[in-house]
Amino acid sequence: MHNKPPTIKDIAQRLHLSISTVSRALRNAGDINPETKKSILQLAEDLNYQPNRLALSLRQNQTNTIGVIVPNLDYVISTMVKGIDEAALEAGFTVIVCQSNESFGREVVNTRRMLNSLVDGFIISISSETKSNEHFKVLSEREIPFVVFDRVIPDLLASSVILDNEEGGFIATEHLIEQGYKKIAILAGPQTLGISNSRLEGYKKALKKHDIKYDDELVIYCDFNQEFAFYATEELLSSKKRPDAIFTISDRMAIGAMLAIKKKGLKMPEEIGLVGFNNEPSLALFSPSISSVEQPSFEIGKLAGKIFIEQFLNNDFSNHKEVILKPKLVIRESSVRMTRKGN
Amino acid sequence: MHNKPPTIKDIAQRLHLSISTVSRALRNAGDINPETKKSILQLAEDLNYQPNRLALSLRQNQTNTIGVIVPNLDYVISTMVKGIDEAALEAGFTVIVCQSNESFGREVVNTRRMLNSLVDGFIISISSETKSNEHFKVLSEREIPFVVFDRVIPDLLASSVILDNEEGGFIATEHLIEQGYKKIAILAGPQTLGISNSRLEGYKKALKKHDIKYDDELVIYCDFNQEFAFYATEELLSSKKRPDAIFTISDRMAIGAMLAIKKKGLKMPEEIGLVGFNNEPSLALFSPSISSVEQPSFEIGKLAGKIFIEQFLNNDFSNHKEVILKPKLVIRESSVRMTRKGN
DNA sequence: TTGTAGGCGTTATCAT
DNA sequence: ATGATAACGCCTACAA
Repeated sequence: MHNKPPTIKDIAQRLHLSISTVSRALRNAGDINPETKKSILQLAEDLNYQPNRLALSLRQNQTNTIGVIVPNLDYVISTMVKGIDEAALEAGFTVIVCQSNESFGREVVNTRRMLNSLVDGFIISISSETKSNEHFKVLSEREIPFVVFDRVIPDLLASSVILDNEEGGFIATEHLIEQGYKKIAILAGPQTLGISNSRLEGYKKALKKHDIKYDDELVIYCDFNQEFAFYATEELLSSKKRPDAIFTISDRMAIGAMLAIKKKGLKMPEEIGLVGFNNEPSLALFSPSISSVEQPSFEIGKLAGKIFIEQFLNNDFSNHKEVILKPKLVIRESSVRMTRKGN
Repeated sequence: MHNKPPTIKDIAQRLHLSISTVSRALRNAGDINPETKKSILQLAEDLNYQPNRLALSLRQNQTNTIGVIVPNLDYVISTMVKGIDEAALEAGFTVIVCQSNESFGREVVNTRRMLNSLVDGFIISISSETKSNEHFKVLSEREIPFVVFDRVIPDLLASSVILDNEEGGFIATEHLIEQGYKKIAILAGPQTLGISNSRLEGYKKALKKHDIKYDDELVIYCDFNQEFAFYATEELLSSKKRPDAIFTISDRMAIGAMLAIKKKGLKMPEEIGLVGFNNEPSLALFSPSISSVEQPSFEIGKLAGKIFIEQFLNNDFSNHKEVILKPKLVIRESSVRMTRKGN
């Protein structure tokens, strides 16, 4: 059995004081004799006293804990979570992460469980499979505060922190156009997801700006994974409409595309250009190194955390903030042709 | 403000019963009139009553929550965590994951915070930077139960679930030897880590069995990352002792090695063989596909979870179980020479 | 079969 | 400046 951790009661008894005095001393609240205070603090220190968070939470009806719900923990999302973590730590909050990837059911179960007096609110990024909002609507009804980030939930009123995904699609595509690529394909992710569509919109916008006509045979919707991208690219490359550049809306997909390109024996960037999305660190190491759209993942998470905490402390979740951060293109070998104009 | 969730008190008042009766009905404990019980259950259902876990935990001095402490959440570890998750879910436990990667300080902070009445115990895999056991020794002193997995803590008495890392090193190396490779290098990870040393031991054992003399110039200790492996391999390949095969103790490192090999223009597997460790899914997609030692990550996690829960429920942490699971070699193109003997 | 009362560790209100 | 007491939501002797 555990050696029970010390409580204020223990301290009070040892010092022949009442628990309320001890409590006050520990939180330096109210008037208190400096002498007594000193002795209390000393003993607390010696006993390595830590307030019991359970009791605190029960008493204050507040856990100082944020439930974070994410679809998975890939590079981007785990970076965002680290941002949330930092914001939370600074404000004395704890973060509970719940990854519900495969199972929608588990998402529901976990949300409920956390809801059940374990967290003060949520910071949420929905999973790509999640179609129903029901389990989150409960939050609104019970007036549980939450903030959404990265992948936002349609119809759900809450503050949000997201990337300007359209801009991301735009700068990637325009860069390829400026490098002289004419037939630019896009691996566009699952059609159900907002971020997919926004990035695709940016792609279209760039084409339009540069008077390139949009061809939907160059648009491939596919799952967010390397394997799928590999096969999709193989198919693209053997089709009549073979593109001379590919923009993939994730780096995993870019790697899949690159493998297919290499297998086909095409030279990159000469014969085909490639730009990914997320700027995972390993991209710099590939040969050729891969260009990618970088998003401020950490900041997105940190901002989401800050907004949550701010609104929570002010108890004001009616003013929905909408923060949109800008992406940045990181240009590497995979998309820069050696031939410079006018050289 | 929240619509406060219903409590047994609410139910009791509505039904003109005492809270203890309601409590009993809800947990079907003790004798109780079927009629009353039915009405209670009905109302609880209607109100969507959920017991307040905080109050429960405070009362029972037990949170039904396991704190999981991991160095990071890479492919292997996050798979293990999923295993823990499953074991926990089956037994009605909740898992709190705390990733303390970069900062040793945060590991300490988080451990303390969780300890502080948020968890019943821990399941731990130490970080590679962690040298001191102090913050875990506290656990022993306070008799907080914990189980270690994957990367175990020296000197710390607890049940453990690990991979037979030596066996992993052995089968990878022996496979390369059987494929006719003569000068096999090993990228061996950080020297401080037990798993590194065990895999290296296996490597040595295989060499010895096949009468190949051990050459410590072929042993490179390095960080667990792709970049470092890339540079280490570049160096190996330009040295006089250029190896004809490389065994890396992680897949990230294998990918780094492969990039260096490709850059150097060496043919794989003809001129140089490669075997990784962990069997991440993407390995199958590379060209050539990469052989790797597979470990039953999910099972390791699930077993760790089961053992924790079993020992916790029996309140018996004095019998330390030590489970060692076997790895399996997955052979792909990177290590199989086309030239078959006697063909 | 049902109700009463005390307690888990803490804070807050009201006395003293 | 300090102490007694009620309350947060729940469980559990013990009493009725």
